[in-house]
Amino acid sequence: MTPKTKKYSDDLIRTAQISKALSHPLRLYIINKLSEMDSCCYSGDLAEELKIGRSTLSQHLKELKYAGLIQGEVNPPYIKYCINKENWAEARKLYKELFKI
Amino acid sequence: MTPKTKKYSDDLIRTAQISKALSHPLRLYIINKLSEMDSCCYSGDLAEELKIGRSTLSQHLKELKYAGLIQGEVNPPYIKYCINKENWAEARKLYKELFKI
DNA sequence: TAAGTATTTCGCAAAATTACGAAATGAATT
DNA sequence: AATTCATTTCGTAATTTTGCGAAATACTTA
Repeated sequence: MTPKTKKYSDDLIRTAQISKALSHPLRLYIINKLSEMDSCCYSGDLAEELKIGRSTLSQHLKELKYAGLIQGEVNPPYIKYCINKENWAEARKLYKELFKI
Repeated sequence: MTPKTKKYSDDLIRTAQISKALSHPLRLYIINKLSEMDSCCYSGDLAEELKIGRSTLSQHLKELKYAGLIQGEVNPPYIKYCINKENWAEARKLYKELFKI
């Protein structure tokens, strides 16, 4: 199989992926909260605070995890969610380049 | 009709909207190009450069327009596309806040 | 080992996104 | 008035996203 020429650069693809993760108000709310607190929070607290179904919340958390922006720390029976600092820094860098900051 | 309490702040909603516009590699590519050139470019040139259908490109341009990130200047039979500087500055500000830059 | 708790996965339905070719549009030229 | 050109809109199909309740999971406690 010949190496398919890539249409877009890795940075472009990664920035698009992160942007998708940030493209829903709920997910932004979560990210905002986690990065402001510089701490962690529980899934259930967020669900109650936002009057949103637990399974719905879980799905959004999963997407943020998939994009690498957050990580969960098991603390039974809870799970504490935190910003993934390394990837958050990567995201910051990508947007700085995009916006020429 | 009672004023519905808003779940998310205006900034959050706007940031989500902009993120959605930036969540596709092609749209990022266009934005990147336009903001780097600090100039304009034609739809057809992009379509050829990227080997993508004209109607597909048009649809993506429409989304960027809808989010307010670009604007088209009619110059028959061409349309020149440019960054909307005012809204681009707004976007930069929103991401600066999000990333605490 | 059974019950209780927080969270996730599953199954589903509605809506949105993505991509394309064909047809329509709008403006200049013949 | 007909033609030409770049672009958009339309119609369609495949895929993804979103949201929810019910069921499953995993771990602690009684």
